[in-house]
Amino acid sequence: MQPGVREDRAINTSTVAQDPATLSDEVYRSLRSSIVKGEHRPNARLIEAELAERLQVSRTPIRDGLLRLASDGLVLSRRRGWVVREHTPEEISEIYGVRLALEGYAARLAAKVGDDEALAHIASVHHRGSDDVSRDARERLVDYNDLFHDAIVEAAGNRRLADLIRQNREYYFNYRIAALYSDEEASLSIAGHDELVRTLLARDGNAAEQAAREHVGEALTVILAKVR
Amino acid sequence: MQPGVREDRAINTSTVAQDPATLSDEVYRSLRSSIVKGEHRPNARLIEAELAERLQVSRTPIRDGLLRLASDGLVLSRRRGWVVREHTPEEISEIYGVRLALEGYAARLAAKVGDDEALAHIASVHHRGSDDVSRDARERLVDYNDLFHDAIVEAAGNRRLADLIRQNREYYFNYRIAALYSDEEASLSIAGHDELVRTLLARDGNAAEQAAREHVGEALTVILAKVR
DNA sequence: GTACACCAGGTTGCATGCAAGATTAGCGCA
DNA sequence: TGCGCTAATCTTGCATGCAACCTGGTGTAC
Repeated sequence: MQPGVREDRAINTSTVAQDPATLSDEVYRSLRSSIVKGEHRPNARLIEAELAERLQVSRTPIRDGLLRLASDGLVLSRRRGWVVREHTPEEISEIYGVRLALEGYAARLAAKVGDDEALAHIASVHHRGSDDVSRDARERLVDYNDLFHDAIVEAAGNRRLADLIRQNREYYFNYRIAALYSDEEASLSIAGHDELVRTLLARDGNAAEQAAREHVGEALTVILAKVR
Repeated sequence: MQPGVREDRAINTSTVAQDPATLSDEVYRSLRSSIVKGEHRPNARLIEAELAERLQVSRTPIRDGLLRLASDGLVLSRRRGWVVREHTPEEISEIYGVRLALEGYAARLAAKVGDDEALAHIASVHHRGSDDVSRDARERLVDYNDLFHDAIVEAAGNRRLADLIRQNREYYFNYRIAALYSDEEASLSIAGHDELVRTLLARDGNAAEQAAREHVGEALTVILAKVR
């Protein structure tokens, strides 16, 4: 392939390209998605040349993407060779600790400063989503969960907080993990959302933070049980 | 310069190199330090070729370093050209919101699960540091502040939380900002640490989280007043 | 049979070349 | 004099080549 010549590539470019999306950008999203969906399993080696071949780009954008993934903590650059990061139960607990702090605070903010419209949107997402999920595939659960937490974070109105939460979300609730949820556990999780929505609509910041923290704590318990 | 041949470079390699530190790594630290210390001012353009010339490396490790800095949020890749990120008062408030959530939670954890030794270490850092600072240069304030908050985060025992807090610290309290502090404001900040240490030693998690949040809130007030 | 050294293959770190696109400056025209 | 258009320059995005280093395997000595 000639430098500078844009051609069709084996990368899914369906994601909304904000700027003139670079190849590095697309590789980053593509790899992240592969990892989160479990196509690259933890501890799997990632060979730059192999990925370059598969995605039909040179090693440069692959390297850029891997560097960003390493910043996110999704891959690891061992002495020589990229590896999909495996998380020990301790690390999972730590990740959930961070999530607890961030999402708890986001819930508090949403209750305090979210406008009525934003709060109504949260409730609406919750009701639509929780119906869907209870009778549908596990994959939907992730999408609903993302939408729900996005709505809260949106209402909180702190963009940086939103970025951090979103960046971290892939760790603690992705497709790979969702597949492990039983129906009862999914229902329990949704029940936690119920309580959270209630406190938000009541605009009780303390209670909302508390509810969010408990919700996260319960999720951690479920996941730790699966991991062992 | 020949590929693969290691020579002396214009990069400060005094930092403890953990692994066989790569050039990219060194460039990253060097650039970050320059930005945080104000040698590259906000909105300044960063030219890859120029940096490569100055640090006596090729553009590749420069690009790697810039990518990592972009992940951290310290630089920005506009359409064509890297720029040191400038933060609006709104963004500063947002950053402090995140800090509030993270450091508050770290304080709560430290009070709850920190072992006696770790808590004693916090108190010791505080007493030594706060003496030093009150009669010494502003630059020391940053170093003391870092040590103090590191000690708390250490006691909290969550490595990921620690990484996030450290990664974000450069935004909200770096050398550039510290230079703006008056003596009174520095003292006020230290007074906030006093209260925090008290609650930690009392092992009162709620109070510690509360104290940390108030401390962060006060810092935000000071800084917003400076920025305007 | 075990341990050590050496050799070959694989994979990355870094340097560099090229072209596209952005930026800037200069020029002509209103 | 001000504004828009065009050409030249600047800067990056990407591809690619090379050498070092890591890894794994084989052979030899004890």
